[in-house]
Amino acid sequence: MELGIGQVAERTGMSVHALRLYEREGLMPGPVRRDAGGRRVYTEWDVEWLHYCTKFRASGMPLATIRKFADLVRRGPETEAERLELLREHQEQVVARIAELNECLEVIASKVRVYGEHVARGSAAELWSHPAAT
Amino acid sequence: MELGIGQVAERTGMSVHALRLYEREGLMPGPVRRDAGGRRVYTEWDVEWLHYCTKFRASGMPLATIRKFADLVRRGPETEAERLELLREHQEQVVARIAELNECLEVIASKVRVYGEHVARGSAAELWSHPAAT
DNA sequence: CTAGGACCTAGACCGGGGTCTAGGTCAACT
DNA sequence: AGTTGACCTAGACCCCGGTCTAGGTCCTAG
Repeated sequence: MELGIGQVAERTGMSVHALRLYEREGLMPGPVRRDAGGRRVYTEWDVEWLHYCTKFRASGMPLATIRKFADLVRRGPETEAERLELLREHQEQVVARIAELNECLEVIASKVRVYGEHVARGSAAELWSHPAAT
Repeated sequence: MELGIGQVAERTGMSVHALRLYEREGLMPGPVRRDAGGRRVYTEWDVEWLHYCTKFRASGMPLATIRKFADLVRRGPETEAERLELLREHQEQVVARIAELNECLEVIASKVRVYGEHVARGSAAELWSHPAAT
């Protein structure tokens, strides 16, 4: 199954611009094939790769890291241990990020609780008013 | 307790540049007080505010939203319901973001698992090699 | 023949969130 | 008096990750 860039854009949710960018920036393991007219021809495999890329991006992996990963894939099977390494590292970062968000969430939730009670009770005390206003 | 900008930077983990930026951009509810020489004088209250700001930022709230919140605080106690609204919205977004990260994490974890087993077994099949390489 | 649509490249532009520089003021030590 | 160090403003700069434009090619349908 071969797809044009527009179809890939639809399937992956990326823009055609972004797809071209990814290729230019070396984020595809190997340059995308072209037809006689110079147009990109994507395979299922490419689409799968892009699918993973979007997950990587959505989880905060910078393009530079995706590029590294793509380089490893390009360099063949002997780099598999390194790829594993890279993925593990990212995995840890995501876990850490989730933990961070959960901490923030507690802080936010506590403010929400306080504001909630307060507003429900029809504002007796002013909470978090600027001191200059009092 | 009154603090200079440098001390606030230390206590909040922000840079002095960032602190000035936040003020310029209207992220403080009201301009920071100044001493005779025009230097910023922060109160405990300001520091607490900044503490919340860093949590908001760390959880992905854009500066524009912090500005909105600051505006509400500036406008006094009658905006408390709106503030609650804003916080609740952000809270939801954080929850959603965590969910998204968890989804990504599953995908990543599955790749890690596959690579892990694979590498452990000493690469029999090549997984995720670029088709052009075979 | 012409128009439309999908594609191409190179490169400009954008928004977010800072960070840093230049040039200056002020207060305190030595 | 001189130097240091913390601070001030205005504005330039930077990185990231795209997005958009200009100008061109190619194919297909009317």
